[in-house]
Amino acid sequence: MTTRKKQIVRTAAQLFKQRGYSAVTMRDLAAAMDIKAASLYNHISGKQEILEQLILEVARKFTAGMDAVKKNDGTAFAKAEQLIALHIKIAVENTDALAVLNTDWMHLEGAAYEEYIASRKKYELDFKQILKEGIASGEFKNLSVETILFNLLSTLRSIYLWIPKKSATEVADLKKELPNILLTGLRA
Amino acid sequence: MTTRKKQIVRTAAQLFKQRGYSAVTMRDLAAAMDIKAASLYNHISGKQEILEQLILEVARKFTAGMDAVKKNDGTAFAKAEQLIALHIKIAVENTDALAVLNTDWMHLEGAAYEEYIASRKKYELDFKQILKEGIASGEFKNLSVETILFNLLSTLRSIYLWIPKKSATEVADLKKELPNILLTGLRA
DNA sequence: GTCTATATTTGGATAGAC
DNA sequence: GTCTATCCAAATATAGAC
Repeated sequence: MTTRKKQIVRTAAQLFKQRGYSAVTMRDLAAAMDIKAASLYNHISGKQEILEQLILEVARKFTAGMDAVKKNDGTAFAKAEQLIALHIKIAVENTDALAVLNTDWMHLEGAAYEEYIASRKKYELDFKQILKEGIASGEFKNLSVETILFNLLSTLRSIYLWIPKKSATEVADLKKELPNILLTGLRA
Repeated sequence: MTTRKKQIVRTAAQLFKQRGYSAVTMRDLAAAMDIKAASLYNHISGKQEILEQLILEVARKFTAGMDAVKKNDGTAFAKAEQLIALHIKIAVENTDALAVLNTDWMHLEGAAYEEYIASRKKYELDFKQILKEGIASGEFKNLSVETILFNLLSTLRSIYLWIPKKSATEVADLKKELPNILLTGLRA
């Protein structure tokens, strides 16, 4: 990816985050970069390509992160802690793209849509497997895996909303406190 | 509001929930109701009015619910439980409209936008006040109020995503388990 | 209350000059 | 790599007949 294309994708992420994919026009995007809309097409094939770049790159980071956690031979509890850290790390480093993934994934088309749906499904299955291991080993309370996952992912998926409003110290606080807040009630 | 107008708003809520306000056209909405787009304008002034109806009605339910909870003279813990119940109740009874509030509030214009922003700000302030009371009374651990509220609202704001996939029994489980899951780690 | 017809604007995208 | 000019499709909304 050329540096100019990266600039376009990064600028688009900011706009998509604020107003959503459908409400941002190619003219808006061009204006934000101080060029004309037609010039964008020298670097990208269209609006849809920008969405794919943004969402699939982040989705693949989640997949890679989950694979790394699974390879660990630590306890289920340690794996859960690592997944919380993974979500915070991605939210800090890719705030805008993560916002787009969370709110505009349904506007992906064709193969990109299929890839996103499959990767999300696999991620949730892997996460549930870790929770089941923790219940089987007696680390976690025997609660409904569905309900636990709902609660964990609800918070983890919202981190990107919280990050940009906060200072570096507050983000450091979150890194320290969030595992306790999310996992304490879960511990057997 | 006439019954026909209610039908339009309810149908719009379903479509807006699936694809977002900006991606749904008046033609889409008309087609979903088996009429022509022009016919919609006999009942509503435009697309924006539909969005206002949907979002402000739900926002006012949250405001009314919070006011009722504040008038109670129970413990802070009991108030927190009541707010969790309020979120579940609204999510069950207004799933689609709540989805629209959560994802498309930024497309409100003028006075409707101002009303929404003000009501959300007041709601969060009231919620924080209750958490502070609970810390002061020794009911809650002395954690950062911001972080606690982030965690609680992250989960509460996601309930609408979970509800439509679940059976009545699973929703009943959620009503029973969620206060424990969210408040156990918080208790002093 | 719904229709057809249409005005008007806007959006994604391309052609070709510089 | 960016521009001007432009095409074409789609979108909101109105007018007026039935």
